[in-house]
Amino acid sequence: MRSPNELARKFREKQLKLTPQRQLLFGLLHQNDSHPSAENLFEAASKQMPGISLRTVYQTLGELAEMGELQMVDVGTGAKRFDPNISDHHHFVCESCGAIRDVEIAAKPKLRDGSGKFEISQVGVVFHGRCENCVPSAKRSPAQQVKQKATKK
Amino acid sequence: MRSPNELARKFREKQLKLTPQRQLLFGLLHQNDSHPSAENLFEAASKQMPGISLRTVYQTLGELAEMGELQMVDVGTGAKRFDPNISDHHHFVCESCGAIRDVEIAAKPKLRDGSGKFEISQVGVVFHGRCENCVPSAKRSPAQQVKQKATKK
DNA sequence: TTGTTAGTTAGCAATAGTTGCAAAATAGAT
DNA sequence: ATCTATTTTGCAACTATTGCTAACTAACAA
Repeated sequence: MRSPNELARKFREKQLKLTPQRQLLFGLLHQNDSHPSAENLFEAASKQMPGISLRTVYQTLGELAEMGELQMVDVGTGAKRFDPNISDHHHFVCESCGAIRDVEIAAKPKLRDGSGKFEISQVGVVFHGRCENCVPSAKRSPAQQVKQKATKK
Repeated sequence: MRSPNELARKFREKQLKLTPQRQLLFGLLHQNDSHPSAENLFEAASKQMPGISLRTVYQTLGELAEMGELQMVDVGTGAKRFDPNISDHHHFVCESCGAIRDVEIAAKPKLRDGSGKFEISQVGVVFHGRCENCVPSAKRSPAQQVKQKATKK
């Protein structure tokens, strides 16, 4: 899933052109387990490809999500986050520094609502709390804040 | 929790004035188990109090949430939803009609992340799927769409 | 009843995040 | 080298929400 050939094949399969923008974004995302937002990826991409458009970042992320190459996750902190880990997992959000960590749920609880009438296709679990860098007793100082506008809650 | 006196007391306690707007919104919310958005409540409120401001609705909902009188839930469908049910429960979102139902989690799984390093203060579980009115085999037609702008996904 | 005033409302501008649209650019096929 | 269906860009528009502030009013006092 990481070789350039693989990538090219996947794109061709979906009749998507192998543009430099797509290659860059795909690569950046896969080197990144911090659950970046579109804006985060735009900044990273801009360093390697000055002039790339934020619009393209959104567009491409949307396409990759549709292709099943990444998960779009909304943890309720404003911007959507993009996760190259497409396995069945959930998320932990640090209330202090904003860090997001993948959480594997070992024993998946049997899902059924009381009435048995719902048809559940997707379960999203989001944990909020303090991460290892931010628990009061932590040795280290709070992790670098996930980049976000100062005005954001 | 429903008597006017109760309400008045609670407001006074927090040194909040018992304004007609607050009374109306509090009442509307408690008659409503559909998990309305601020906009939904604004529309409902406007019928009984033409001229009420959307700004006031947001303001009041924020205050009630801070008071612990309601839960503010973000199920990832755009606008925040407001739930007068403040018990420990989760949510099911119908992908078809947008309905939101409370889901009680009977046996609460023990929460611990693998490392034991996180400090989890809040867990939000959101189920997405089709509700009883929307499962293909349903007798009834899809429930009335939760009011939302047609342009919204 | 009438003041007084701290708390509240309403209106509007501003913000964040995201999408729609149309024109300019280009990957990939011939 | 040419052609054209896709892409990329830039920008306007949009949704949800908040900041600011002037006008208003509930609640308490006189």
